[in-house]
Amino acid sequence: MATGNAEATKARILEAARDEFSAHGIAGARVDRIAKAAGCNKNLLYIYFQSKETLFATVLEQNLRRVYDELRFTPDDLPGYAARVFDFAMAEPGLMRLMAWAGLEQETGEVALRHAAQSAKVSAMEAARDADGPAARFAPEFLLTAILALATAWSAASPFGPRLSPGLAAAPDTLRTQIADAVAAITGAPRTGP
Amino acid sequence: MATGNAEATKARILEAARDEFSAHGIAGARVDRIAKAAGCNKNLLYIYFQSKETLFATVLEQNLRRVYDELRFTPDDLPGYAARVFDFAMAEPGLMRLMAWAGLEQETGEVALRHAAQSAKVSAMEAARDADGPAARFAPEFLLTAILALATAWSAASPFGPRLSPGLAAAPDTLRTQIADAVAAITGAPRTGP
DNA sequence: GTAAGCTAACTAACAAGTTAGACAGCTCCT
DNA sequence: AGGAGCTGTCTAACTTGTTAGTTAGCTTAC
Repeated sequence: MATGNAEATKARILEAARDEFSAHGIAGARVDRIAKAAGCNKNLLYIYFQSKETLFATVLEQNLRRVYDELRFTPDDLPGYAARVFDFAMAEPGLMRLMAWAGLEQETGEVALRHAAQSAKVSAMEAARDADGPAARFAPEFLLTAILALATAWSAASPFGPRLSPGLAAAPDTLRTQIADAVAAITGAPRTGP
Repeated sequence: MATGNAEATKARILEAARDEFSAHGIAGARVDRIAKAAGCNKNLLYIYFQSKETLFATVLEQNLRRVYDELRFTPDDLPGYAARVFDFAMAEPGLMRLMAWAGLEQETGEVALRHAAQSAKVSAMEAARDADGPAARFAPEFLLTAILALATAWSAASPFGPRLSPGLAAAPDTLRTQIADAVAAITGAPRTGP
């Protein structure tokens, strides 16, 4: 492993760290386990990333960025957006857990990034609503949180979904359309899917 | 403190443990801190409760039981139930965090207790639906999780609510009626409140 | 020969769990 | 009455294993 390829090693560390933090959180994660899983020496973690905390922050930011990149927001098709969030949450249970840990363990984290994304979505919803006729029943801010809560209620990080009714989580197709339907019922939008 | 009052000491430990676990989770909690906050010796924790894990389990069960005791389920008034869950979640941020930690850190925890409560609610909803006319659009299991997700989306443990839009969390009355309205929209039930 | 990439071995602090025993109040024997 | 002995409650100090972070130096490519 003396083949000096720092970038590849960094990537391996980040991947291993992602798994470890996702499974155990910051306090429960073990730096030695990350190094072993990455197949490198522990000291490299401290050379490339300064500390356990910094490593977690890096992992979190990298993965949050993926969320914002991969999840297109469509203010004029909120049920479809909910369905996409649902698919993402089901496909990436590790990332969901990571975000949950971050919310519980970090007092202040990622505030800037997330607030920007939130504001952009709210503005887009306001614009879509204004173009669309009468004011909807709910404020955009409320709707956004409600949609996210619904779409992620069956993800690995939720206390309600998979743990209470594992039967439903086994039928993601049904679940996806039901979530979209529920969002349509709240927003008053017509269902767009087939 | 030589006043031999074991019950009071146990209660103090449980209270301190609740705060500590709620703030830091299992892995992040420190037994010494709990003992200090409870104003007693660390060894008493191990005499009264066998280990850190057992102490957490005890705290969790005690508090979960409170949830089931204090939150009446009304299958024929689901918006009202959602509003009550919301109030509870806002009044007990520590308990919400505790449940979130438990979900993330414990592979298997409280399964029996929670499954029983879940089944009872589902049955009650089926009975209410059968008495009420045509089959609703959503299965009771789905509705239950959806309601809980909505009602707790602004609680301290949620990654979406308070962290993204602190403005809304500051107006709990508005939030409560909006949540109840959203649940009414999903369930097709009439709003019961004024 | 030198520098980037890496490792083995180490350290200092910390944290869960344990031990040995102090101290107060009680009972029971005489 | 009064002390021996027991029991329940509690404490200070210790042990033992673990953990984040460091140091000193090896190896390979150019």
